[in-house]
Amino acid sequence: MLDMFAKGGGDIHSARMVFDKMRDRNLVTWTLMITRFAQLGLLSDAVDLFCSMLLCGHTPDGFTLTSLLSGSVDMGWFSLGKQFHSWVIRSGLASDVCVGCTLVDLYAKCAAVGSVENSRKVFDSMPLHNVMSWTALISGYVQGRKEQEAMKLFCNMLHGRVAPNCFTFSSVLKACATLPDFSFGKELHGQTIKLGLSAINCVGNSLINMYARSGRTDCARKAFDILFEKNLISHSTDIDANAKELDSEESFNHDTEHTAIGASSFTYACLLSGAACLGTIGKGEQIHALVVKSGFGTDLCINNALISMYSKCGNKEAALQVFNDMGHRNVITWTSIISALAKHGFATEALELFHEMLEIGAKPNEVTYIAVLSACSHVGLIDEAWKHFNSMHYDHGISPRMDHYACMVDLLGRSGLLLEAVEFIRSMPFDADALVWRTFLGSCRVHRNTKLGEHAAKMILEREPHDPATYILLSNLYASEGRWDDVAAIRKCMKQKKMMKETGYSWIEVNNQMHKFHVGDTSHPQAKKIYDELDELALKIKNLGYVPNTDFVLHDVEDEQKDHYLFQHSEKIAVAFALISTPKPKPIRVFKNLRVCGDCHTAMKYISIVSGREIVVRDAYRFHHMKDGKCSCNDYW
DNA sequence: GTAGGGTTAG
Repeated sequence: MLDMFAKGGGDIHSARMVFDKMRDRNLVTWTLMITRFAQLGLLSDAVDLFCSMLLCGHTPDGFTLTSLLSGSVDMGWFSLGKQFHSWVIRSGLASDVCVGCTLVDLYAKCAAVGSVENSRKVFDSMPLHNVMSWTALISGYVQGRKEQEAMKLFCNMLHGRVAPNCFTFSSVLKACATLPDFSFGKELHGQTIKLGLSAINCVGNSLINMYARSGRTDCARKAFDILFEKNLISHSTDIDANAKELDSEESFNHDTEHTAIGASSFTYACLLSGAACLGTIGKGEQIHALVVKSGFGTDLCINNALISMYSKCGNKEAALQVFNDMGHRNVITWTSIISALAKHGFATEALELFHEMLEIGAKPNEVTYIAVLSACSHVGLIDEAWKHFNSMHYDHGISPRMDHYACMVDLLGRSGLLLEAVEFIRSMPFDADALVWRTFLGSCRVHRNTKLGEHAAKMILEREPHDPATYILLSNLYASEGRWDDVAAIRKCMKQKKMMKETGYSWIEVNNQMHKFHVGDTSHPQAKKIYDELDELALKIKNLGYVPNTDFVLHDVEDEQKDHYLFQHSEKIAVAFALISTPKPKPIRVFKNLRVCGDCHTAMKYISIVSGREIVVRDAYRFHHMKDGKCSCNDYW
């Protein structure tokens, strides 16, 4: 009866009333009540009950502790989870398999209390491993961005003859999405099809995510269609049967609410984030239409994903539209829109929204502050940034993390206060990591301070000896000073160490098709026409006063030839291609995987005049809206 | 009566 109340519709209060009236309560009664409270996220009540239970002289068992631990994990109350861990050790429950698994999960999920290593310790101390403990540990490594390690564990798991289930595949596929070698992901996809798991929501979503993020939108779409079809059959027996055959302990939770009408909201969120990554606004809009048609138009997660999709695809207005139409918002919503505005160069608006957010009583989190600080950094609002940096701790109890310090270093460095930035790094309460120094090195490049740049590079290489980005930044710094011997030395060193640098490329969507260009690319069917257009553009903008800035050519060649190299940059090629293949009032949206080059930035401003077109460039750092010879970044970037 | 996954924020 107690469980009926507790489970049926989650009427925990009726359950509590029954519980309070009971004369005889045994261990199961207490545990049942604690479990239900913990599952509903009412953790304080669960803990209260736990205390009362102890006072009544009952000794909790593995079930009780598993429920409390899992509740702590779900709520993110890791310090509480840690206290229960001590309790587990003291009461000799550490050998309980369920408790062990949950502990592995606890430490896998909390970066603050420890790291994956703590999860590993618990894992190693267990005499036997099952799907659960393996999966929990693997997911910890995936979350900690140690994908290689996760894949190794997965192999060990198979060696140990433990069969993976849909949760395992879900985690491992996520790891595959980031691996350079794609064959592993394909292989796993095959496995999930064989096992009949590919159409189960969590696996299907990971597959979609993996394909979408690596640019294989066709495969993503196929995986999506299969998922969609299968889910329409809702609770089809064959899925369950296959799943049960694989692991008889399993029963899969289909979310009934959503399966009846199609894919779950997460599926759409996956697809949207894939579209956002690629910057394909055409696909993004299609998914948006699908979302509305499937009745997910008011889903919070999806709307958040929509904001970020539109923003990342260069359409700030559409992002704002979604934001304004939302009836219900959470921190992620606010953070998304703030960072969207910041990236598009509308820092004042971003900060206004932040104040609005505080006024209505929404609580910012650490990511919100990253968005706020980066908004300040994008326009050089130093005092404002200091104000927020100090207030995040005092007013909201959020202590600045490494990322926040990196934001401040970026802000100081970018605005030319290099010495202040170094001083700030020295004053940090913990040792600056490679990210912080890399940020600083970037500033040294902008302000051409070779001495400080060399120091920064040294610091980075002490921490991450094989970071190609550092070598590239340093070599660019030398190149801009004409120190070609040093450039050559670095290149040689990189070659010896077999370090790969990500090559720069730009892409653009025309008539729902993606076109990708590398430096000096002549592989496009219309290459001849594109280069003719480039020549013409070069003449026109030089007449308007454009002077090529050869600092950005990183080869040791004569000046005249340098001009020539500049006009082969992938972003210029993409713009020229857009000009000859799209009609006039349409804005041109170019995407680049690295930072846009300074000379291209200048040239594009002139091109926006001679062509009368708006050019939007998304690079690895931010957006540039160029119109009538001006850029939304005000040349501060 | 216990446990694991997918998404959105930098």
